Amino acid sequence: MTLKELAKALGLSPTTVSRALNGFPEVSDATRRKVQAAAEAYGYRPNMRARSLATGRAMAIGHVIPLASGHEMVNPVFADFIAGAGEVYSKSGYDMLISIVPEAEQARAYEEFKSKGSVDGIIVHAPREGDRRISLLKSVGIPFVVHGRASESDESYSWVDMNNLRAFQRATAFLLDLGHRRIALINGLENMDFAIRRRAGFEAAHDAQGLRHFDDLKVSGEMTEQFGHDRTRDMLGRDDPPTAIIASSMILAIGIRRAIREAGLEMGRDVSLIIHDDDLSYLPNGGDDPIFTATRSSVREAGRRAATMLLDIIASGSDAPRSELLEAELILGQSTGPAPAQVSITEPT
Amino acid sequence: MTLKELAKALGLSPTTVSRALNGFPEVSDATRRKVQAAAEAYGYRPNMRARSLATGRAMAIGHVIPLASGHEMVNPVFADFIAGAGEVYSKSGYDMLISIVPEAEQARAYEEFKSKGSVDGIIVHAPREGDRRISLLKSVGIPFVVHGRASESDESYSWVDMNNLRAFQRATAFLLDLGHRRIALINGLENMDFAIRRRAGFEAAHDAQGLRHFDDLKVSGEMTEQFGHDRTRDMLGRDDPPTAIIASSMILAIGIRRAIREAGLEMGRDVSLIIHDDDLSYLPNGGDDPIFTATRSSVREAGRRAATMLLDIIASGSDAPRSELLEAELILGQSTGPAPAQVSITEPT
DNA sequence: TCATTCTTCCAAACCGCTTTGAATCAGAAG
DNA sequence: CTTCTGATTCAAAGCGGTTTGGAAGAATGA
Repeated sequence: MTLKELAKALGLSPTTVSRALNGFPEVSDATRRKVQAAAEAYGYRPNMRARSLATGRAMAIGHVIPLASGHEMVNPVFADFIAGAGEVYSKSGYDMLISIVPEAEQARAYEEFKSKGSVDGIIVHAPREGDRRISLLKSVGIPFVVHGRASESDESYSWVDMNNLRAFQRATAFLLDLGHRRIALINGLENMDFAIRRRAGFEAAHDAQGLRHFDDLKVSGEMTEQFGHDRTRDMLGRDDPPTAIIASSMILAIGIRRAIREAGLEMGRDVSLIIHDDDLSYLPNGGDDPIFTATRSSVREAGRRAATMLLDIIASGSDAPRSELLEAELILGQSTGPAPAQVSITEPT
Repeated sequence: MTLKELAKALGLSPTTVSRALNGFPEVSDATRRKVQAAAEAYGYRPNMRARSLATGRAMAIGHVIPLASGHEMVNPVFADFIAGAGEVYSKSGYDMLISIVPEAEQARAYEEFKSKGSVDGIIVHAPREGDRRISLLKSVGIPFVVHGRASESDESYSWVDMNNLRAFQRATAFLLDLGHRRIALINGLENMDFAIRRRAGFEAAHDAQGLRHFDDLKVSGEMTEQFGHDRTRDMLGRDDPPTAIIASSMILAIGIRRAIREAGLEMGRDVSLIIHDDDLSYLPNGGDDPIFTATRSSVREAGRRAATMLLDIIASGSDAPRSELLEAELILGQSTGPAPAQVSITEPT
């Protein structure tokens, strides 16, 4: 059923029917009701492609999720982020277009989005340090919001980010306050912006108290269970092991916990652990009483915020950059405790 | 840059330019080359909305991801499935449209996809027992492929599925052969089709050897780490605990392993564990030498297959149902071993 | 040489909707 | 009884492509 057919069935012109359905004022209430009733009865729904060809608006948002070259890892937080964004889109009648694009083809992907006219705006995922995509998108001239930030030039584009630096600073300070002096950081890949900021927070907390942080206790890599396990095992096996660990994700934490157990130690007593919890729906941190002490910030909420911001930007037409910085909560769980009493192995009295 | 502008710049008609670019034969090689060069130079790309309005093909596939009511869980395997499907789409110039739709609004979502004309086909995720979506989609008359199956009437629609029954049958038989007689099944929600088939396989393996299976060792629920842990803890705490466990996912397995350790037992010696491994990119099963013995089937590959099948169906125009059943490999890991010698507690000799 | 057949290109219609500019009609004002 | 105004409605021109039905020119055959 097309508009034209509906119009004919009603004995009206397409113009009037279109206006009646789209809420324009120059239609009498009587005919509007008649048209709406008929549309309902016939199950008429406007063809989006025709409509957006006519209006110039695609009514769709593109998400380009990068597939890192080499390791073909799909970041598991996308699922929840997208769920959050999707909620917002469907409320506003927008569609969500996703393309998973290898690192090398990103530039082409954005230009295609623009020139093919298939989206009104773009969400940029997983920015790196000095990400070239941002200047690319600005030159392409399509509205976009970055989930996260590229490390420099924060002022000139729109973003939604979690305050990674502050979260890790607080977590680190909390451990320092508990007396820990050798704290390990198990981080994501440090070409990712979020990982850089987290490390900076980790270091800043030490600096603020005039305490040392140790390069050999800072590791970064793909955030898998295995990686968390292996690095923890290595570090706990040393002469001078850490008494606490800060980790960038829940999945890492699971491997870390395993390594702690395998070393015959108890988490929260022998080794403290704070993680960042993205509040993923399929990896809950134990519900009411959290297993891990964590800095928590819902990535699904971030998705909602980013989507809302992008739709606002598109609706307003203004390209004044906006930004939103979400603060993480520090959630107390069972994985942290005071630093164990210092046992000097080498010089017993 | 539009087709018309390009045509004018070349001194040709839009017709000829369109034909030159789309490979129609009624254009001389000389002009075709000229047109292609100019298109390249101007960076011309056809507007997809206009094109698909004219051709009637949307060049997009819709994925409707159900959001179960109540528990707002986003199934983590979607990320990998979609990555696989996305590969295929982008190779064929298709876009991927995703909408995350609450259970209750599924019907409306499909009808909208159809009537709005925004997709040429649909992938159906996470079918339930007797899923109504299938008959709905058939009546709507839009090509679709189901990832999985609805439990009955297998013949009349297209699907790609993993052989859940066979995989769990083999895994169970393997444990029975190792001498295990009390085997637990920690399954996904048993209103999901895949969970039903897995349970059937579990039971069939017992039946085939004339052995009993125990209802109190079969549990099902949301597949979280916590659920795996809690149910395992409960079962190991009983008078007559299982000596082996079969679990439906990697995430469950992580919780199960934790509970085994907490019970002071060793996985692979005191308690054997076989899991199903979807081969998720962010949850690898230990690489070269697998941690868990597992039935493995890549969900990303399933995504590729489903997408390929759907594009084929669309291209062929035939609505003859097709299907593809993927077999899981049985991967030997460190989590299984012979059943521990039967220690009779009550009647020592 | 002239009719015939390809080749190659083009004008115009169309896809389904929105939107501009104008037409129609009823009631108010003069 | 005109004229004007405001409220409704409509015809037609896009939006940017594809596709049908010729038309012009070149090549072929008699």
